[in-house]
Amino acid sequence: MSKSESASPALTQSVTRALGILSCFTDERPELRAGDVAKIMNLTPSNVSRLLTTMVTLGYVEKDELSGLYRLGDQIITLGGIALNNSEIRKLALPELYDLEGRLGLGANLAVRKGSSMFYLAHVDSRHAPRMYTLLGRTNPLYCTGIGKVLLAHAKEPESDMKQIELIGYTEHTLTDRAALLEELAAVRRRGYAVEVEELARGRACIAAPIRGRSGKIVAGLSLSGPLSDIRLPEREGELAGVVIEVADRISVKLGFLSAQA
Amino acid sequence: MSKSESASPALTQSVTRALGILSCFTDERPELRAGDVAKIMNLTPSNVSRLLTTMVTLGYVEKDELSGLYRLGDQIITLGGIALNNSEIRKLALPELYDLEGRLGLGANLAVRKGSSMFYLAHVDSRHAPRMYTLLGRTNPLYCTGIGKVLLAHAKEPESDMKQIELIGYTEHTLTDRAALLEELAAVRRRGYAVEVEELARGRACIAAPIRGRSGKIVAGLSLSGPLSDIRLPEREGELAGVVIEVADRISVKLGFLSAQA
DNA sequence: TATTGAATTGCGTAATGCGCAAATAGATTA
DNA sequence: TAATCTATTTGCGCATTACGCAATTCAATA
Repeated sequence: MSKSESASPALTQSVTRALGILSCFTDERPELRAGDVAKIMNLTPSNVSRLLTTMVTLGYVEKDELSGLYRLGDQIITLGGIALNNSEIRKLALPELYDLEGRLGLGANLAVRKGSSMFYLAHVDSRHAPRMYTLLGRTNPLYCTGIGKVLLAHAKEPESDMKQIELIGYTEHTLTDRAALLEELAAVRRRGYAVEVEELARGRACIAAPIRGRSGKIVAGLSLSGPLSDIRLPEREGELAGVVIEVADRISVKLGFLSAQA
Repeated sequence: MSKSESASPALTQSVTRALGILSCFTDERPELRAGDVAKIMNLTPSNVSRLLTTMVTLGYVEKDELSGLYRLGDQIITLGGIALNNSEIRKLALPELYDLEGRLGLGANLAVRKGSSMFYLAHVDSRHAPRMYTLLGRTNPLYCTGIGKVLLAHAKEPESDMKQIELIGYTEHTLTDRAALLEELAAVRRRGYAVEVEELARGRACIAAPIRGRSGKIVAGLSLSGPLSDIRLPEREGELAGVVIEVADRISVKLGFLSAQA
């Protein structure tokens, strides 16, 4: 092979490729033709065909025989559940999320950072405004979500992190200006919580606070979210911020953080 | 290689092995040492080490550097979410599950068959008695859950299916006698719904009905579940059965089943 | 510090998975 | 209905890749 895979040493090639194929499936494009995969991955059709066949046999991928489209299989759902249930943070935070929803009737969410994004480890839907899809596992940008801003603000190097990230405008309220975002992150650090109003999706808002692990490092974020009409910012900002912080701190303690904060 | 992998032709060996390794992680044993994996999979330690390293690099597996234990990684959670959100049945059923929980205050669950088990595609927790773990993706036996009994009862060949399955007693109420189980399945077919009382877990019960796809084939099951004190069988059996069947039928219609049932 | 046990890396081999090209299946149009 | 075109899957031989062995490193325990 002339063009190297730009892979680190000692990685198993076919496994790298197969798992790469799995990662081609996204919320936006959850069903793919074999040819699409070959294009995306820069592999030969024959190779893709064999890898897909292997994964179908093992239940990691499904083939719709009618349309010929491939999608993620049952085994992925099962493993996702196992991974989720094994999460310590999730386990400790979940009761608190239920409690939050019960007290306020707002959606309660827990997310952690993953590279230049974040993804949800738990969420409890608001009774009034349940979403009709799972957030679980969903990756969202850092710069335009409440939890994301919290995680970014307290990162080791927020500025250099930010440089890696392209600031896409999802709505007219998305902060796409780096200077403005930096200022916002400073405000998040100062206040101890983040607010997000219609920066990712029209009509929705959230308010988020950091969760710390034993070492004091921020390991996750907690947020309350819902339609604007429920969150009602800025009137309720103080009230809601107080609650999220209180509960986030409680989770931090459960994780072993000795609350003697600075 | 002397001992064949007993694999069908044209499967990529290293991928088969890598995905096999992923499937070693279960709810019961969510964290494994490299050596354990080697034992379970009958592979050499060096091979396992390299496959695990590959999967760690790609985010499918995590290694706890402190304990040396491996567990499923973030990428699995993300893919699980994508797979879940892509499920047509889930999408159509979820609003109905919320509706059920709202009306009755009981947990509402949707599950499909997978081999000789079933797994959950959706669930809405009861406000009163939320579970503190996700059912999503969890595999449960067919013969001692409400939905499972529904799926088994209406399988093409329930009897031969049953022969494959070992009947383990989870509680003293689990049906471990094949004749008794067959009779129970006949009753499920006759009544059009299944009841399960403490057959899988002490103190819990559920009542389930089948969901049919366009072709009339049963593609999933719907259940109401909760602690015995909420379900209160047999007094509420008629009431709850009526509701599950009604809602299951509604979901069937959404799936394209033309309700002219036999 | 010595000793055990597990996990990882080096290395040569041959089995494995790859790409090419042919064949098949499926879709679209004449 | 037949014919053409596209997309996916199989056959095959070569070379790469990934395998197992063995040495090494690392960690835990005595």
